[in-house]
Amino acid sequence: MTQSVGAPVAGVGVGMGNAGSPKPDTKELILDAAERLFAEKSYASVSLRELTAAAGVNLAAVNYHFGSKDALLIAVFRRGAVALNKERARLLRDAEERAGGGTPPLREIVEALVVPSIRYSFTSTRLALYNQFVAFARGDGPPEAREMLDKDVGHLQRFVLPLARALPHLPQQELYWRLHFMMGVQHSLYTDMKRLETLSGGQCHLDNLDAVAARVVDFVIAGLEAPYRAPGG
Amino acid sequence: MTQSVGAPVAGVGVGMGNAGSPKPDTKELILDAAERLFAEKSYASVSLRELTAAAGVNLAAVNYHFGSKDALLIAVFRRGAVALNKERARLLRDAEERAGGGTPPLREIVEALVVPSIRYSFTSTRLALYNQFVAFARGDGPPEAREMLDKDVGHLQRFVLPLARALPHLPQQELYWRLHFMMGVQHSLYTDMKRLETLSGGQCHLDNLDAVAARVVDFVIAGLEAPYRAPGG
DNA sequence: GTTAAATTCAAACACTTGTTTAAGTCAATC
DNA sequence: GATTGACTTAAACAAGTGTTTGAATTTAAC
Repeated sequence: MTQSVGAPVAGVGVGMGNAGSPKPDTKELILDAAERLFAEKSYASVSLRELTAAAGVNLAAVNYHFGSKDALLIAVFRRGAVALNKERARLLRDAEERAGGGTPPLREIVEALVVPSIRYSFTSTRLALYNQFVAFARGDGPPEAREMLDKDVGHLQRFVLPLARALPHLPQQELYWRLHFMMGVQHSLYTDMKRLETLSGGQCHLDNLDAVAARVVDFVIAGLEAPYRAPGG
Repeated sequence: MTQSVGAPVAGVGVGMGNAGSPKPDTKELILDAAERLFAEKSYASVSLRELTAAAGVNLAAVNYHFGSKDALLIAVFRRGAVALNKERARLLRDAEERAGGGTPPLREIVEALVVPSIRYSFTSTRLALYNQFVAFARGDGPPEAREMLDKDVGHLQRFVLPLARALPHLPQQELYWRLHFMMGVQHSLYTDMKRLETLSGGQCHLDNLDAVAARVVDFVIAGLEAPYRAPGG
């Protein structure tokens, strides 16, 4: 708010479209390091000195390019959420086109929702900070963080109607619950893999993407298709 | 390590069994406040000044009674984990006795595992710090924290054999995965309820314990019983 | 009622935190 | 080649951190 000189703070750059990467951009170096460290440790426990050292940039670079540590966290989360939701939307659209205006098979809807995040859990730690971001947004975080979470729910909303059509035996309220459980299952892939590894004595890892995706989808579809029992019945 | 006077640090008290609570014990006041604040915000973002103020005790009380802030977090997690695992073990034992040495019904095994944590998600925020504790233990946390997580997995191991007997169509590796997914579903009850509420437009809450438990158990049982497809088949 | 231990308290400690500043560097423009 | 603006740098800043101290107070035992 008391910025004196022309710092970008949250701008998109001066004009260069940033296509290709001719040299390691400081901004992205910071985002990458932050994504990794915030996920491995936690937002509050990673100092800007540790973070900038890991990124190989100067301490002041974070405040210069993002404005504050809080704004950096939001930027990290935004970058991940945008990429994830874009891929989910694309897969869902493809499935709907294949169905020719009709209702896509349940399996394809579920895959559109869970496969992108499974893919990310193989290639990056991007998603592991979701829970931390939730805590941050609901705690001392700025309102902008809360709005981002709401927007994320909005993208999820896109899946409600297709799911409802594919699961006509479920009242809408029950559908919301089961969609929520479904998200919980895929969360288990990047919040707790260490537990699965020790539980299984090292038998189970994130090794084969297709195999893991099939496991998740089979489990989730069975849960979604479970017969509905009216409460108190 | 350089303790000069006789501070308890991690002792169980001088001899009074602490049965009943004649007056608010400082130690438990701290544990209660820490449990709530660590879960709502995060371990690293809650200062001891904020915490002790919320608990209504002196700043130095944490270091006097627990030794350090890290040791306090461990104590909080231990208290919750012990209570939870004790109740789970009791329910499983009851189910096994009802089965008279045979294999209890799948539903009762699942209920023994998930109902206690669902109950806690109604009455306290105790479990919401699980993910945070995992991050802490795997990050800068002391080895004692890691051992606690391993012990927690040990209690989970207790359920593997009964589940395997109730689900004879599953290879053991697949069983581990599905048990892991099952934990993910119940995690969704205390890490992300806000998302479910906004997603459903306020229709879904944690209102009725039995109804929620039934939903979770139905979903999970269907997932566990899903037919097994050999990978690549 | 005295003694001794356990606990509480306010104050200070050494240190780290996120942030800011002002001088410096570098590349491009005219 | 001077000028402008974007960016980097090292140093400093004020505020907050977990922890320690030593005296005051409470508690229990004899």
